Amino acid sequence: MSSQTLKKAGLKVTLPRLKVLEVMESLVGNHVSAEDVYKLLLETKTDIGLATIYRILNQFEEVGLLTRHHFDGAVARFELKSSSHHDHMICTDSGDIIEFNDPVIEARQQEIAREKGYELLGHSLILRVKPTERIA
Amino acid sequence: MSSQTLKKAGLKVTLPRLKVLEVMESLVGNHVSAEDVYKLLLETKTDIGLATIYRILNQFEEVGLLTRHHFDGAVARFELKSSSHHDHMICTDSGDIIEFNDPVIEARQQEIAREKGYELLGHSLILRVKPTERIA
DNA sequence: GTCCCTGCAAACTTTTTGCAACTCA
DNA sequence: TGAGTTGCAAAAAGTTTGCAGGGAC
Repeated sequence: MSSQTLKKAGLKVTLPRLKVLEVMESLVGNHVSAEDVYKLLLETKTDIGLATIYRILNQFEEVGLLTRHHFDGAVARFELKSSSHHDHMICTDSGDIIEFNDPVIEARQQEIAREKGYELLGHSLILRVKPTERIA
Repeated sequence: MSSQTLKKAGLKVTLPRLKVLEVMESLVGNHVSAEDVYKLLLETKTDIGLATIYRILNQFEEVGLLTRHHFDGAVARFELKSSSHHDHMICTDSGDIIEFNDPVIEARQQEIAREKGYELLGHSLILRVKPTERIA
């Protein structure tokens, strides 16, 4: 039940928050913008103000329910925080986003930070790719 | 001479472009926003419109003269493209940006893309770090 | 009943664009 | 001269905020 998730996160259970959480749960593996969430909810005849969606997404991020990405730089995209960490690969042809996780890279990042006298708090890794040419 | 750089890049040599290029050259290793460039030029009594700076920075990026970064997601920051590729580490305490290059990570990225059937076009890697606690 | 939440509209920030005037080659 | 460039102001795009009314507990 989504309302349990909200309570555990210390957020009052309200209809808008429940609806936004439901949409995000139904989109695991996707990366949506505030506008996307707004439109998806409208399709369900749930008219929640865009400003409210922004507020809710920010709150969800604050309590660690979801992750914010800046794949391009313009719009922010959100994704429900899953148990397993991963990075992203974006296909410049199709716009597809492929998730991956590489222990070697994760380990090196820790070492690099340590070598420079820092502690690693987090990171953002995005690969821009295109499908391999399959000879004509 | 900066005008040679512009000509080689196929850009007409104009005063605004020369001035922007000079500022960027004097800031190698820094990462500045369009607004930063605008203000730096004003300090030199060179009043170039902010819109023009945006246009020039975009053109410079198109011809490969500089790289655009989205460290936070809000403002875009630019850096003259140096001969050596590197990634960035941002200190959340001081805002300092440390550059680094790691062959192991670079190699793994290539492999990951290949494994998934893609060709690596580019990447963006940003580590968020804080200084290691030195016991009180 | 109280405090937090939501909706709306307006404000804000960063970046782009239309158009007339200007400049480089 | 004439195509490309600049400046200004207005427009876009994405996000935040103030405030009055509404909802959760």
